Parts: sequence; C-alpha cells; structure tokens
Amino acid sequence: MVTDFQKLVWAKLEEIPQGRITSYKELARAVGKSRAVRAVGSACASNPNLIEVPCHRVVRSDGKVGSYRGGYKTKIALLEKEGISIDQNGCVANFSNCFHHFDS
DNA sequence: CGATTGACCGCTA
DNA sequence: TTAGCGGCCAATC
Repeated sequence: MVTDFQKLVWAKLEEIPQGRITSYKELARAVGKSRAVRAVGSACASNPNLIEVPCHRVVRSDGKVGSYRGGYKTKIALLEKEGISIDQNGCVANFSNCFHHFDS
C-alpha cells in the first residue's frame, strides 16, 4: 500500500540533486515531522523503486551511511557512482560538503 | 484491530 | 570520548 506520507517522502528524495546526500533527520524536518525520523526510514524501507527513487542518497545524521533495502554494499556502490566517497568505517567522507538542505 | 519492528536521534552513564 | 537506553512515527504481521 502506498500512503500519502510515503509519496511525500519520496517526493523530497527526488529533490536531492545528483552527487548530493541528505539525512533522515533533515528529511523528516522537510516533511514537517522532525521527530519522525524512524517513520521516514520505514517509508523508504517500503520503497518499491530502489532505482527510480534516489533513496540511497539518504544517510544518518552522525555521518554513517546507515542501512539499505538492497544491501549495505549496494548503497555504497550507488553513492560512489554518484560521486560520494565512503571511508572504511562506513562514514561519508564529504558529509558536510555534499549535504543537501531543504528549504522548509 | 492490537502488537511488534525498523534504513534513527538524543540524552545519560 | 564511547557505549547504552528510551522515545518517537509509520508500516507490517
């Protein structure tokens, strides 16, 4: 089932330009629920369009890439393909540099 | 319809 | 400074 909340989250994801990333917290704030970070995760976890929707551009606010529906390594591979560098600790190298902030 | 889980965040020890 | 616990919102079983 596709709810309005999910569509809202996915819509925000598409606003992220290529080579940029965002965090679940920022994404939650963008949809008007800054405390619903876990809900955003659930919404993306149920995302049927892993390629169509750039859900791999979403990372944790502490700098780590977090997890991914299609697998941890797959997320890293996609991010590197977008130009994002990931270190051995599973953290985004250019985190602050490539971070995308929403208007809201 | 009620309970549990999950791609998390922030505070406390 | 690092590790652990509780809380939050939605989706899924």
